[in-house]
Amino acid sequence: MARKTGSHSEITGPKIKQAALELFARHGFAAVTMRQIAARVGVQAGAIYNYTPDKQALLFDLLRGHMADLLARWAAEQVPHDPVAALDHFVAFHLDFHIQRPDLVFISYMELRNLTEENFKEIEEMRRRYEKIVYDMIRKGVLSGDFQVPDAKITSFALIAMLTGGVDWFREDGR
Amino acid sequence: MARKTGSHSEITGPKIKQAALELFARHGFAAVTMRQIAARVGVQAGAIYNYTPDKQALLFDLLRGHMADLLARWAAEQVPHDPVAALDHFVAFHLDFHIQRPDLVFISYMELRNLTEENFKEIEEMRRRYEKIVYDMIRKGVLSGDFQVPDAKITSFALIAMLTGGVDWFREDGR
DNA sequence: CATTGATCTGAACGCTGGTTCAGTTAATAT
DNA sequence: ATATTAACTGAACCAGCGTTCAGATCAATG
Repeated sequence: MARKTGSHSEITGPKIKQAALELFARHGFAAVTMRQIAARVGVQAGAIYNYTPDKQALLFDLLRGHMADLLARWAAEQVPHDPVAALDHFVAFHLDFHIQRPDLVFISYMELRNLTEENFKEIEEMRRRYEKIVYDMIRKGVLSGDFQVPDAKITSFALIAMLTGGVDWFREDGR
Repeated sequence: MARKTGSHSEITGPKIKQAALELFARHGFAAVTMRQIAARVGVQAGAIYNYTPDKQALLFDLLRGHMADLLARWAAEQVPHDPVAALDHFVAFHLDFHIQRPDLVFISYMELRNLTEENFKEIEEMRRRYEKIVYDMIRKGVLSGDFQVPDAKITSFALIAMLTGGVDWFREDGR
């Protein structure tokens, strides 16, 4: 063994992910070249392949990491037992989480179609897990009589769509 | 002259536009190949260049046509004089127009960044014209005392964003 | 029937993309 | 000092891209 494990590796690796994220968000996955990513990191294109098997994995890791982070952070939350307070808590959590990661939210919406079929399935499965959280919360509230909605499943989709969509037209001015 | 002007031309031309629209919407501009478009029309790639100078123009024409159609149709509308009724009329018009063209709305939002700089400017100029319509309507309502909003410009942006965003999570089910 | 010209084919062109890899560099260990 | 090896370079490979164009096709004309 020579060179302390990860003297550069632990710098270049994250830098590549960050560069890919920014470029994918700005120009779109298909329009970004490996050489552009490399140039932004200050390295040659070949060096990227020390950190990722291919371009597809670069995108997939970003999206999967984003979803995994989302699920893990919610799992770590202290959720109130009261259905109304619980949903309130969720809304605050969801907005806070998404507003802090505009680029990841953006490519998670825009670049889904550039995923391999099996990679897409995996991301979708994670999104379904997240939607199920909301669905369970709403259903619990319906059973307890706190909520009155015609269809808990559709209501949960609509809620997430509204919240996530809202992040878009939220800037540092009027609203 | 031989062959009645536009025996195939007036068939193939629109077919190419339609194929490009569908493929751009599904896979994204950068990920779509001229050969894919040609195959969908049932023609070789070279034939496309009888109808468009290049791939960029294919995208640009779709977006410009969409905006031109939007502006022209609004210009042809009979708008009430009362500010409240006028805004009502606009909302109905806007929703109706956009719901009938999901693919065009989609690529008009997603593929703006794949336009040439000068092409982008032209589309943006048209969008500004559309936003000005709303702005003028709101300002008129403010002057007449029918509306009370802090900033007519921001309010108009927010209105359009809400309406257009709403088209996304509107499907043939619950809402 | 021969001509014309709009329409399309099929093959090619240059170029750029993702990816690979032999070889260089340099930080550590012995 | 020397050996070791993680990290990177630089050049190449090849498939596929957008685009071009000489020639084939064929419906209408004269």
